[in-house]
Amino acid sequence: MTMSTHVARLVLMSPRNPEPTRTAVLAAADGLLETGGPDAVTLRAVGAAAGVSRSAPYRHFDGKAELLEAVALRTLTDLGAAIRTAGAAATTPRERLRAGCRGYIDYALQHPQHYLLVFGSAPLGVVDPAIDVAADEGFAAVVDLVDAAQSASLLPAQPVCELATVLWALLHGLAQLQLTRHLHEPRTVDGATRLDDLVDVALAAWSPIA
Amino acid sequence: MTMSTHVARLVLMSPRNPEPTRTAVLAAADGLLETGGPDAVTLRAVGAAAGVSRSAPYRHFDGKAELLEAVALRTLTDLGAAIRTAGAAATTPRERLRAGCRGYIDYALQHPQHYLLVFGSAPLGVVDPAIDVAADEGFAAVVDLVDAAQSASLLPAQPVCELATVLWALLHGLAQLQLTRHLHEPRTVDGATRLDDLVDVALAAWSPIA
DNA sequence: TTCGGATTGTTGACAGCGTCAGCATACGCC
DNA sequence: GGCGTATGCTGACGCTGTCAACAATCCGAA
Repeated sequence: MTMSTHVARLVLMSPRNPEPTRTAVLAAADGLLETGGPDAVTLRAVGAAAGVSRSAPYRHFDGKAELLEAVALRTLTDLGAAIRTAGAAATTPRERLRAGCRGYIDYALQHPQHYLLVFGSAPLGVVDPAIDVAADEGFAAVVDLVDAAQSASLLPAQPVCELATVLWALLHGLAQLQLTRHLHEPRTVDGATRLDDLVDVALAAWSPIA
Repeated sequence: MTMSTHVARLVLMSPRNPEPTRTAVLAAADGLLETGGPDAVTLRAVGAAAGVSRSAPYRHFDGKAELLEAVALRTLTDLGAAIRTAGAAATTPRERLRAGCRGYIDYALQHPQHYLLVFGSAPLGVVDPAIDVAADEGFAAVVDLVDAAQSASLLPAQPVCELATVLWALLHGLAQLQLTRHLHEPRTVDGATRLDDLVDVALAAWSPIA
């Protein structure tokens, strides 16, 4: 059985594809997280889903925490890309601001477990510098959004960095309160459509030319 | 040893104090959470800190999840009270709005682990209705804040419930991004003082009479 | 007063978890 | 051909949440 496994791995090992197990392990962790929540991400389950044993991930990651950090890094990169592509699709500055905000929230709602992995709890130890870089790039996307909106007089002329932080906090708050089920009926109505309305409420209230 | 334990328990058992172990267990979970983070909240550690055995909590809570739910309930109640007392201390409407917001953020920063327990991740199963009630009361405090501010023309005249949700999301976003260490140097400056400044930025931008 | 159920606490045990040590195999270079 | 390195596997350890079985206490009814 050991030999057959190795033969199978040999077949998968194409020359352009280095570290296929690392990729498989990461993909397995990704899938388990999204389908079963954080409790489903077990090294044993990850190994099984990736077709390897329970401790094979240790050859590619320094432990469970580092494996989850790699998942978080990819999530953060994807989130930044989601903001930019959503904003780029719009034509007018007003639509661009709205689309960027919706891109952020949509990504969070479509990847709830990944989003909560990144933003839900305090980091356990020292964070991978690459995560900081990815977070900086994501924040830069928000800064660009705010900058363009200020140029079009859609947001007040306050320091762009602070205003971007405020907007980020607002988007994060809306997304996370929704994901943790703290926004529901009598308090506010459920669903993504309603969340977009709340974004509009906030942006309209911020617009200097009310 | 068993008998001496029981004698000690008898001494502690004053007539007006029902369920002292339940209280001790809850307090132990509270302390362990705040000092050691979520990983330190072990039923064995909770039992030891409360002076009982590892499975004594099962007589008062249906399992670890329900114990943490009780901690979350108390946290949510305290948070609502913190908002109200902070707001009540202020004199002018403008100061009252600012004080309420700062009360929210200060409570979150002073009880980071408790705050993240409540708002950090999606609830595992069905939530205790008492938690919903406490969350409703906390939200009502924010609604009152917004209502009074609108009466003083400090916030635009949008539907109070939606505006309160937006403000809640903003406060939650600022607090949580700070707690999860996502706000730091080049992005924005660290510390509670800076966070209060960001609240002022947002409120000033929302103020119709800029 | 006595007795029996209900309440509350204890220990023993079990499966599942992350993690490491030790061993086996395959690859790539000399 | 031979060997170091990389990669994978199993066994084992301590820790966790949880439950079953047992003991002690309290309280209301006879």
